[in-house]
Amino acid sequence: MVTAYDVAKRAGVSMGTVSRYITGNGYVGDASRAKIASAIEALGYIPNRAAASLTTKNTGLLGFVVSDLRNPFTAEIASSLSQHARMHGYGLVLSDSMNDPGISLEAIERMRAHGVDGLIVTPPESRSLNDALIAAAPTLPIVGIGLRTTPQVTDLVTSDTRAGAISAVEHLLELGHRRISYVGSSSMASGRYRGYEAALALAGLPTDPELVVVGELNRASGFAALEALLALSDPPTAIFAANDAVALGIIQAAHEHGVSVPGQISVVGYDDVDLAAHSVPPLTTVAQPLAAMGQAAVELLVSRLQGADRHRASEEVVLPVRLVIRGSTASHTQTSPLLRKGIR
Amino acid sequence: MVTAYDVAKRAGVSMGTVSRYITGNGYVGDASRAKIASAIEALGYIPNRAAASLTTKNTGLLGFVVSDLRNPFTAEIASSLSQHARMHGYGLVLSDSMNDPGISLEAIERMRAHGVDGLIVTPPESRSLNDALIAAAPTLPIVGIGLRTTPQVTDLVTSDTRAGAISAVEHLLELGHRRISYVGSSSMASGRYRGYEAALALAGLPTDPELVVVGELNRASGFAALEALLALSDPPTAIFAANDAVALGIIQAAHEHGVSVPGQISVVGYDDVDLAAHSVPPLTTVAQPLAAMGQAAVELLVSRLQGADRHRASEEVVLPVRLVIRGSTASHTQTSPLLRKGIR
DNA sequence: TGCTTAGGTGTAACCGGTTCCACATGGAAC
DNA sequence: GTTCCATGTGGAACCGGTTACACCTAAGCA
Repeated sequence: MVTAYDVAKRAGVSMGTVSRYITGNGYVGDASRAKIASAIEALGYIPNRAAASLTTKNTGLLGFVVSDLRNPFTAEIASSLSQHARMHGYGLVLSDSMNDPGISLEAIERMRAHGVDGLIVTPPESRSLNDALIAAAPTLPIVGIGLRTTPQVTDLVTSDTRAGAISAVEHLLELGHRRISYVGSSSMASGRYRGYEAALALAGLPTDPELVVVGELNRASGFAALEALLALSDPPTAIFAANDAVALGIIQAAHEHGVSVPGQISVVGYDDVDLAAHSVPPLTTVAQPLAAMGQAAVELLVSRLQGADRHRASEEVVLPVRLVIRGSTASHTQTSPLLRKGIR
Repeated sequence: MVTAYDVAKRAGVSMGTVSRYITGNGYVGDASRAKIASAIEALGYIPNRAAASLTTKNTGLLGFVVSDLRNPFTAEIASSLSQHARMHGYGLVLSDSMNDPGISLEAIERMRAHGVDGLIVTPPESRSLNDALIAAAPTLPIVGIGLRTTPQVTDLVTSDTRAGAISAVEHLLELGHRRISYVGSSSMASGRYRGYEAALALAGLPTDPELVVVGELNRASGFAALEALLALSDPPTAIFAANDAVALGIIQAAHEHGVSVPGQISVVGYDDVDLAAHSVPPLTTVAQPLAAMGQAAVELLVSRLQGADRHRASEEVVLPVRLVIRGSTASHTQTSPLLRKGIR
């Protein structure tokens, strides 16, 4: 292994000078500079950051504990993190916890042992993990990505869910729809539901409880929701689904019941999963700025690491989302009347 | 920061004893053991691996330089690597090169600076990257995942492409198909094409050059290929596509030309991308054992790191693939005759 | 001319561990 | 009763860097 000592010997200078050359701290004369540069080149010297970290207290590593890397969302965030960490001179240590809090805890401990300078987490909800983050926070800057499930002590990067829901519903309103259904989870406090309500309120419309269908956020539940809505005496002409899985289930149910999308009913999803662009018809949906969220997380972390104000109050960055208009929504004026169908 | 010295002082033993306790090398008496354990517990001590690595020469980190993390394949491999690295006590340093050889080079250098014990790469093809891998190989164990584009000096984990192609074509043969087309890239040396040829030969069938369509490996090219095949005087009753994108393009073209899949023509893809399970009809395809490949890569690397025979010759692990039978293939006896259609 | 100061360099302590060596103890084997 | 060996421990050198400090030179300035 080539060490700084080897470089110093070959360049005919002291280790101190070599170190000053590498770190950029302190003066190095032009003559020494040239000799050191050629010695490094000739020897193929690569500085040992682990050794440097003993003195400097930072390793140039950021940790990323991720809930599930097989989720394309997470993968895109990870890709963005890798890219921006690199641009700021950091390496990225990654651990996929597969939604297991125990693994998350182990990963955090391992990362602390490896001396990561900061931590980024997409949190699985777990009491013990929360406690671990709170315990680590005083000595280790932490940024959460995603929903507000990380403890207050950490910085947070999210996207503006409520505004996304509003833009989805406003899109339907602009197309002339007035009876717009919400299909989502039971958590009425979610930004998606609040945005739905807000958009209707802004348009001076009431929220008809009949049009709000709650269930799990998966395909089967979307399928069932459409059947329930079709059974109403006055069915909706458009549906805002809380995520794409639900929306795709709705579209599938529509197919099977001979209901045309968007001919007879418009559907908007949320998330813009890969499948959304390839469904029939392609799904209009709300896309989260995943790459931007990764970038924001790295920049938040790096600013805390390099700024003088490491102990400033925790921050929250909320990024705007984007409505992606595809083929599952159409103007209400062109919508054929939806025949009342005797389902079940 | 809590150090081993603090632990030693609190436990009333020497640093050496604490170190022996941590590493498990050498004798530690029961009394000392108990005192050290409670001191560690009380202080919340986490050993500093960077410091340890100065002496031991290994950091407990594996590096993973990946071509494109947004590709779900890569993400699944990365997830598997993270999991198995953890199980073997290693952390994973990840860098997404986004198919840029320059970034790969930078990533490798950074990883060497961080002292990774071994490297796993999914190689983008590049001369300079190859040279860098060859240069690093003598001091750093390297495992490649994927095609044979890594230099000979590295270990390699691949899947059995030829066998996969054979099983795909044999599946079609068993369904009674005799005119089976191959739609793929111009590289006739690929395992997929070789498998196609081999399966036909095993069945005593010739390869009809008319049925071999070459083009790029994307959707548009699959679409065009089907149109070309339909224009033949004696069209195939089944198609083996070199990847899923091509197969999905073929299915799309079939839809648009009123040809039923699998009613009139059967289609098999390769790769089992996420979309494959959700196309209409769901695609029969060949799945690579991505998780197993990640596991094999870690185990190959770890065995080289921990085994005495670090300098044994480079190895190649070839894992079996799996035919996933879905709805795009059907028995030839039930296939309706394909009407000759005047396309274009 | 003498004093200050910026530029430039070597020396050595130090970072947080690991491991080699020396040394102790006590029971087993002869 | 020696000798031997397994067990157990402390001390100190060492890993590869960084940086505080001392010291030197030469230029700038009154």
